[in-house]
Formats: sequence, C-alpha cells, structure tokens
Amino acid sequence: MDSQMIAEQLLNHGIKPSYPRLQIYKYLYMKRNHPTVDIIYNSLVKEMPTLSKTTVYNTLNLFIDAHLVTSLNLDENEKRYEIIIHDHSHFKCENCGNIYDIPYENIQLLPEGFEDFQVNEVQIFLGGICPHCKK
Amino acid sequence: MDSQMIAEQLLNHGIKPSYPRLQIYKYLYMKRNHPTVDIIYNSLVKEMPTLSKTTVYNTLNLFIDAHLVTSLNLDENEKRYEIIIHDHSHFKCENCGNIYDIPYENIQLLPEGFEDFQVNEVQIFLGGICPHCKK
DNA sequence: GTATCTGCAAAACATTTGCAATTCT
DNA sequence: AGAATTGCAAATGTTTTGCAGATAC
Repeated sequence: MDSQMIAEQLLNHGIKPSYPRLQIYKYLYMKRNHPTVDIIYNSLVKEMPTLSKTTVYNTLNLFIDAHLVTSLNLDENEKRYEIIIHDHSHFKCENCGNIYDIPYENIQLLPEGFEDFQVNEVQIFLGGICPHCKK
Repeated sequence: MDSQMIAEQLLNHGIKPSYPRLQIYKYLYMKRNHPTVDIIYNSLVKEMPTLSKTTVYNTLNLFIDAHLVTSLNLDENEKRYEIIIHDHSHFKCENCGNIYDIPYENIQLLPEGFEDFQVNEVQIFLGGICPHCKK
C-alpha cells in the first residue's frame, strides 16, 4: 500500500492526511507490530526531527475515534496500538515478550442463557511460551 | 466463607493473615465485583480509618504474586482486580459500565498451525450492551 | 486570513518506592 | 528485641491538556 492509498483511507474516515498522520498510519499499516507510543515515536523521529510524542498521542486518539485503530492493554503499564483487524487474538510470550497475532473463527463466546448480551467488541489475550522459546 | 477459612487460604499461600490482608481478600471474595484500588480503599477505609492506598496496592500485588488474585485491564487507565477463577470472560457494558462474568467452556483458541504455542493464561474481554440496557 | 494542526511545557493520574513508625510474636 | 507490616511523602512513568506558534487551504 502506497502513500496515495493511505491518504484515501484517512480521507474516507474524515481525517485530513497531514504528513505526520500519514507517517503514523503507514507505520502501523506496514509494521503490524503492536507498538507503544514510544516505539512509534522513536522510529519516526529519525525522519521527522520535529515530531513530538504529543502528536503521536493525539494522532492515535484521532484514529481510535475514527475506528481505524484500537488500543491494547497487554498487561503492562503502557498501551499498544494496532490497525483494526477482526477475528484475531494476541499471544504474548512470557519469555521473549514477542506479541503474535493468532487468527480464530467461529468461537462461541456466549453460552446458553447469555444470548441477550449484544457483543460489539472482542479482545482475546493469551499468555504463554511461543514455539521459538520452547525449543 | 468466614474469616477463619479466609485466613487459612492466605496461610496456604504463604501469606501471614494480617487484618488488612484478611479484609481485602474477604472483600474480593464476597463482592466479586472486579473493583479498582479506589473502590476497595473507599469501601474498607470506613471500617479501618488508618488504611492507606499503599497498603491496598501492596497487598494486591502480594496476592497476585501468590496467584490468588489477577489484575484486569478493561480498556481504561486503572486496573481492576479479582479472585482467580478459571474459564470465564468479562463483558463490559458500554452503556452502564457494569462488568459481567461470562462462563465459557471448550473454546478452541489455537487454530491449525498454532499448536506449538503453549498457553498458560487466557483473558477474554467482551464489550457491548448488556440485557438490562437493551430494553 | 482563518481554521486546523503541531508541539512544548505543565498538569493529571495511577502506581511504585524509600523509609520511618507501628505492630506482632 | 527482632522481623515483618503498614503508611506517609515523594518519585516515577504514561497520558492528557492549555496554549502559542506554525502550517495549510
């Protein structure tokens, strides 16, 4: 996906595609690495020396309000962010700290007697040891 | 469950059952309401005027280390705590903010090709509208 | 030229830490 | 007395906010 298409995605969600916004969205789109604000900032500040963390925060919150991005609380003090993609859970390795996307389908989350709950959002977090660290 | 049994549970996990510890554990055990530190503190300080939030924090972390309690990040800034109970997810109503325990069983979380991940911990968060608010 | 966007500095929180006072045995 | 526990005050770290300067159309 090139910058032109990313700009269109932002415009489609009512967001003016300024340069910082394009770069932050592009970062999330290309890397898919569930970054923290710090990770995004440190990566982009190399190419945008005047970038501030405030702008990263503001932009991410803008994306969240526009339902382009979601934030994850993976059991630490700081939030992580990712482009909204449906039907996958997050596996965090206790050993190496890596975060993996795990797809799922057709999970029955509401048992009998709970059908009246209207589910709009699902977040599944898994903790354990990843294949790489098990060897 | 009375104080005597709670004291035994703490002792079984290597925790000396001081009065604040008993009260905090009892609160979690009886209420089952996924409280924040603030909620616990404000509830208990009525009966224990000298209680401090530091003690609530310290005690909860002690319980977590002993695997008696777990903390939840339900998408806000502050953590919530609950007695460890297996195989249930948390549903938070977008409207009233209530948190519900939803039981589940035999959910297949790892699809084909991901069997090498060793899952030690599962947290499922659901957001939406509860039956009470749908009416 | 006006509205929007950016970014510095300060504020606002939740949580942790250092350490002295208290409590328990 | 000695060891563990408690709690105040200060520190820490993330995220938000106020506002002035910069940018875009």
